[in-house]
Amino acid sequence: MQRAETPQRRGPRPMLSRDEIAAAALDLIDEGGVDALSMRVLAAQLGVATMAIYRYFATKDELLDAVTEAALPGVTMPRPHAPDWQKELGRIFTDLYRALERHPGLVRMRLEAVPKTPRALAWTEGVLSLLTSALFSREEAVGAYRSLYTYTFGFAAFATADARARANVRKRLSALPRETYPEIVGSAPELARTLGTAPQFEFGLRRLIAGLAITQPTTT
Amino acid sequence: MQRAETPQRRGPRPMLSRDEIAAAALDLIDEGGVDALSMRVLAAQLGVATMAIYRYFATKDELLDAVTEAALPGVTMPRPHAPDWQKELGRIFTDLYRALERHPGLVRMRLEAVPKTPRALAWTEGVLSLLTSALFSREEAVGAYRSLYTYTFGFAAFATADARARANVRKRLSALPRETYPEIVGSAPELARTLGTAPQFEFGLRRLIAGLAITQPTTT
DNA sequence: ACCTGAACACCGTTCAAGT
DNA sequence: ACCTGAACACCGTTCAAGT
Repeated sequence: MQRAETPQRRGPRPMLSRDEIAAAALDLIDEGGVDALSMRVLAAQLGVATMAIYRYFATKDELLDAVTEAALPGVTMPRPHAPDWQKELGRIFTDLYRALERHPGLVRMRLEAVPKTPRALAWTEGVLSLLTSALFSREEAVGAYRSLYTYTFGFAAFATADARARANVRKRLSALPRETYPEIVGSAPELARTLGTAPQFEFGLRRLIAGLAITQPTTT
Repeated sequence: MQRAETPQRRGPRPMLSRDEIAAAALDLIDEGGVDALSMRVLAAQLGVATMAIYRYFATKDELLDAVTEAALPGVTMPRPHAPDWQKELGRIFTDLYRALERHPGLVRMRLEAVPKTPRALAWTEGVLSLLTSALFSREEAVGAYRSLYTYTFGFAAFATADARARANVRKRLSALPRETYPEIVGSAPELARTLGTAPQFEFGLRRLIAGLAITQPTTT
């Protein structure tokens, strides 16, 4: 076997790489939200001219694809033959949610994007396999997948991770006239709390999975 | 009783109104998506200088609030004492989804916004009332509300109403290597179809409601 | 009171140029 | 091969001015 040649480059080595750029972009989004990422600001952050980035990414959209991948490194793969499929569904979607939760700005930016990286495809393949082998028809398996996916990304997009922002919501709701909105005013703490935390995500996830389990091969 | 004076204005009557501006903005969003609405383009559409709009809305964000209200005129109010609460939930959230479905660009733009108009608050009040009177604890009622709300807006944000766009998704998924992704390739038509239609929304909604119904006053 | 026009501080991206 | 700088066609919003 021949040893792969290390290419002997002449000129100076590149100042940038795709990974480095994507990581810096993710930092900007996490810190300042959707609007904090501009090609100009990103370039300045990297100490480089704006157009240098375009050597690595043809458009901002292509950059965001890379950022999305960088943001989800640790999501665990589904085990299609897990003994308890409901438990397995709970595990993998909770895991996905935990990863999304860390990057709310990105989730809002990329909501409509259908995943297309190999890892994302493998993940989808695994979930579908789990669902079809768990007594579902193909129709039902895909419907279940779409419901779970929608709920997870929807929750992540809505989530208000910042405790101070949640406190503001609570205050605003509590200040409403109690006679007109007794339920809202009475539930203001819960309404604010449910905007945020992973336990709240799991509340709905568990119930959705339970509902998927009971309405199975019914004929229409 | 004294007759209210009709104010005798001298100068020409205003060329614009809040409603007229909001309606034009909604048209732009519906036709061209999130990015199609700019203050400049909107003003041109109305045949007026850009800054004329700022006489009616202090910022673009304030304009979007008005647009959101204009977009949801026909959403039916919940009946808190409906005989069958599961059926009632299905009815009102399907109704909400149908309204959202018509304006996907707007949904994506305003995902994080917590409703604050009187009509939106009354709607929330009604749903909470329905849920608390239907055997739920306050905790559970609010958790159920949040789950349903998340699912509905999430689905609307993901929805690909355009049939041609769905056809593209199907084609892309079908073109994947069948050996590596048998489930995805085999389910490509269903995966594309579930991106779109109201029946698919109702598939998950029914199951979520069923799950909410069975996991009731469990301790813990 | 209502509308206009110029200006400021931003965008993403193209293009020609430098080394 | 990799980076730069100027330029183009856009943004939202401020400010001073017109009638």
